[in-house]
Amino acid sequence: MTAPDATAPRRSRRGGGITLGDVARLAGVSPITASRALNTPDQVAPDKLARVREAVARTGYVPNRLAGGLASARSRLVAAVVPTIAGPVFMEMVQSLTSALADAGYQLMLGQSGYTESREDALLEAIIGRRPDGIVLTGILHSPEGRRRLLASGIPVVETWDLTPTPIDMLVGFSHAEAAAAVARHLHAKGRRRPALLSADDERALRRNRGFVDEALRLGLVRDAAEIPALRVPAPTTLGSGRSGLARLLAERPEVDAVFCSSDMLALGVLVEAAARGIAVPQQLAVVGFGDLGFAADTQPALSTVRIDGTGIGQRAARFIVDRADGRTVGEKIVDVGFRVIERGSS
Amino acid sequence: MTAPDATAPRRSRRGGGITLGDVARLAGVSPITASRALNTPDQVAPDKLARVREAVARTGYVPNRLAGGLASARSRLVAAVVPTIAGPVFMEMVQSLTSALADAGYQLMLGQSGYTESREDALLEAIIGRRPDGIVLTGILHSPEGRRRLLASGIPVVETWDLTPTPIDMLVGFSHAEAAAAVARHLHAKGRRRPALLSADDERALRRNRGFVDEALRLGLVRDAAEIPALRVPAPTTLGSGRSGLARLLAERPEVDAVFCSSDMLALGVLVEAAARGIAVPQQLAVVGFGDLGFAADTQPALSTVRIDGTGIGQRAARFIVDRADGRTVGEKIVDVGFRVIERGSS
DNA sequence: ATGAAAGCGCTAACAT
DNA sequence: ATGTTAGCGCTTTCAT
Repeated sequence: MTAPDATAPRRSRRGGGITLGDVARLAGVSPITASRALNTPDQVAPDKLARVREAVARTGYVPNRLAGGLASARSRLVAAVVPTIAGPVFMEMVQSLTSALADAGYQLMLGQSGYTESREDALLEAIIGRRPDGIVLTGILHSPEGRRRLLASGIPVVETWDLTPTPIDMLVGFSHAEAAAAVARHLHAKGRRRPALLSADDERALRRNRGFVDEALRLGLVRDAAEIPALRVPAPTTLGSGRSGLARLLAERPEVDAVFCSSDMLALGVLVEAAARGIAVPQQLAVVGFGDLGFAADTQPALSTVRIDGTGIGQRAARFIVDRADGRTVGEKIVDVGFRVIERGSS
Repeated sequence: MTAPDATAPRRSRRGGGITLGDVARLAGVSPITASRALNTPDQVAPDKLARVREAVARTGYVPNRLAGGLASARSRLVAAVVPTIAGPVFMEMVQSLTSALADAGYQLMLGQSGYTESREDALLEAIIGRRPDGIVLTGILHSPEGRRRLLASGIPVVETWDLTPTPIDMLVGFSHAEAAAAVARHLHAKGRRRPALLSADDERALRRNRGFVDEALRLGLVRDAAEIPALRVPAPTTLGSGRSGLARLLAERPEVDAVFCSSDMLALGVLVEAAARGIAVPQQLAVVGFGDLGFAADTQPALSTVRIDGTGIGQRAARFIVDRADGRTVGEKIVDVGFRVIERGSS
């Protein structure tokens, strides 16, 4: 029988898992050599490399990235904050972020900021505590306290889906005002003279509304902003609120001949309601959505909309963060990915 | 001038951030007391507690959870794996998981398994390396190698969206076959005698198809499984594939009087195509979807569908993991959340 | 190319 | 209620 080592003062806290040390012992090398075999294989002699790899395979060893992150101050974790996961709008970006980061060996942590500032602050603290190598924000950070903490944390930040001259750090977005103005010009060119706005009550949608109205004024479409009826529905937008929205809009202003919706879902609702009422689209009513979701091209009639390159935004954001983590200096910190007005049957 | 401490052998590697030690020094207590003040405040005397809290506020200290996780073997990280973020189907579950976990002080890591096994294995390794306190899987894990690694890791696993007698660990799901059988009974009760299936080619959708056909045979609706036309479209399903799917279905079998779709998006496409062709729904054609997405209640006509409680699944899964992490024993490890056939205008 | 030593920032275990 | 000590598993720094 083996006596317990008298020099061992107390029971070990070890989790029971296989560690780098176990692998090293099995391979007959020092832990640091095993570490190098995994991280920088070309700094290790071929025979030792092979032995380490075999030991890894035999034990099923999976490196503990918590420990690695602590030691190297690189967590290989990136946090993304979205207002809500429920909306399909940001999904394309989240999807491409996830893939692009996974390809570079990073993992995505997802957080929902919701709508209250207190939740936003709590979320930010939870995120910063994990020491991610980067944070991707969708839209503007509301709380000034949050902004300050982020800045103080020193973690690279990419804001997205918007353009501002004063980003916290890096920025990948587009101008909502310009996108809406382009839609206004499009509808004007199609001969529409009585446009209406149907939008969610979120900040960016309202900014688009203003952009639309400003351009309408400039075009001489209307003399006064008040001439453009604008109905706001609560976010997130649904097909149902699109239907009831059109109904309410027409009840007040039956002369409306075009509707610019703040989302494709809303626009789909308008399409459905128009069909139910026997209103011909686009003859009697032009409809334009926003987002170019998967279904937009296949509605009846096909939905005109504004395409935002969510995939591109995700890829640029990932690149920004990976570059920064690798110590490369990022040249231009602001990227305008633009937008495209897609003309289809509905206008 | 202060001479550098001769006993200091080398420059520190410290990241420059504020640490618990700094806070403790400022508060005039030992590090462990500061730790307790933050984690178990009622084990600390009120005056010291106040001093620690003030030091935290003054410095803007945010605990390093990487270090905490390493020391305590609890990362407070939970990983969720979805086939793809793009589909709206799992979003409800992911959303509720995120919230429920955030409330319990956990953070969600999101991974996309995609469709290839190699990606699945790589993802699993990335996840296990982070030593999460739990892993939530949507659907079945394909790779047997992956299953083995998960088991070996000892991390609590919750499989979801499905029922199997042999889960890896815990399970929150429902029977796809039974759900489809219920739809078959519903259509039969409505007098439909020529049903068709329009489905994605994913594993669970095909299981529903089989459940539907089996029940149809049992009901005497058909004599032979081949009598039920079944069209498969590639996942993810879209409105467009719903439209073209109905077109192809009718081209081959004009006598079809009901379509059971594997997703609401597909069903919406069927609705749109039917409207475009002047086919009356539900008079000439009954349509049933799956998922009860946000828009289902508001289509024209309102879409009959199968409601799955994604929020409930997320909450149960979160509970399972948090309970396990807190050392509570989980009683019944398999939860059947069931489903509900929602009858609306389209059938 | 390889290794020894010393942490990274925190908490569990053992005192008092 | 508070402190001391010794790690958690890895990587950095420095030396060979």
